[in-house]
Amino acid sequence: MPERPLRPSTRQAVLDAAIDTLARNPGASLSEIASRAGVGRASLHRHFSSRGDLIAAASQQCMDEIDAATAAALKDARSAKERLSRMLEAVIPLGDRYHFLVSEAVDDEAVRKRYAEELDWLGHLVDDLKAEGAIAADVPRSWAVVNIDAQIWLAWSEVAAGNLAPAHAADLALRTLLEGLGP
Amino acid sequence: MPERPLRPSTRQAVLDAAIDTLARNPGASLSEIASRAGVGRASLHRHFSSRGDLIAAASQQCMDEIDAATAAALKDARSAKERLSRMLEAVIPLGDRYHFLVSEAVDDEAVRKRYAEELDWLGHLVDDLKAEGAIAADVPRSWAVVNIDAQIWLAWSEVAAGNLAPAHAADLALRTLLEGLGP
DNA sequence: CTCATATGAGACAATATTGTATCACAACGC
DNA sequence: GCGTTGTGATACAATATTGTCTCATATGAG
Repeated sequence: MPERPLRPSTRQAVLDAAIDTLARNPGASLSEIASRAGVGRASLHRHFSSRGDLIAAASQQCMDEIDAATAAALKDARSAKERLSRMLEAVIPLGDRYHFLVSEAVDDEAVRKRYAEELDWLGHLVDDLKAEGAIAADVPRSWAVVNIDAQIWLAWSEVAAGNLAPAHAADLALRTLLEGLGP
Repeated sequence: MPERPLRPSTRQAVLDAAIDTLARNPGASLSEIASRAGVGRASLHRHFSSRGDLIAAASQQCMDEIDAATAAALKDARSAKERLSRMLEAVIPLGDRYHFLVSEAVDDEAVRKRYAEELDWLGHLVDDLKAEGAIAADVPRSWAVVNIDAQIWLAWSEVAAGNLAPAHAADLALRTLLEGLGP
């Protein structure tokens, strides 16, 4: 039996608190995370044996959320351009949680592998966009990938800063990408 | 007399090591920094009384470098578009040092103020670009500012990763900005 | 009600980091 | 040569974090 949670709500509260806290301050202590979760530090250790365990689990949860949001948004997309558009709208609201992955140097093998798969998926989207003519042929694949990644983060952070409305930010990100990388 | 360095070379070695090390790992210990500088930890403390001191000094040095590079590049720029282009070429090679400022939460007042001035300068550049018609009027100022910031970092990181040649990266960043934010 | 389970609070040792102090040594100017 | 100055090595106390443990308590199932 692969580690059943003792009381699901506590575990979940700790995970959420970890993601929120570590996104703001990657060096946050476990006490701080437990506090924010409204949980004793001992309870945190009952669910996650070590700091690394917690970070790995939080990373997995982030990617679960991203996958779920993306999959739902991609169901009725007909073109690669439409997939990009829907993906941006779905993922930008998760920007804060997503960013957590970037700031934490993950040493967990499973997490690293899965993260590579996410980037790979983005790479294939770029390939499709180029085949469709939405992205110019002379734009390097890696440049397009990191730009999509960056625009997601920028859009979220502008929303979080109160500078833009969520829908406006998604529009701007899409426009910047399509015009900036387009033919 | 405002704090004359004991032996300039050691102080400089520590500063450089601090910038390099903290850019990679914001939580790096002073031992690690001293080691990388080829200096004893005691000597580090002779030049910088506390961790905060070192970080503040390193931040100031980063901004000195950026200012120097930018000023030199801007001398013979006639249009705002040309200023953007020259600024990108000048600053992208400093990307790693620049990024250090973002990752470290600076609590030093002077550093914070100076950083705000840098952002302000970027804001004025954006205003000029819009007046020139290089950036569309309906693109929010803050969106343009954070995008310029982001493209600098992206370009450097792609160069550092070995994916792009420096000149190519600067071209791509400029193109992405002008096309992506243009009318 | 009774009992098992999850929890919070706190004590605890182990460890890492930070800042200070001391000592011996090398480099340098005089 | 001689003394000053900067340095490395080391020891040191203070502090923070981590992971483990115990005990009293609350919650929920039966």
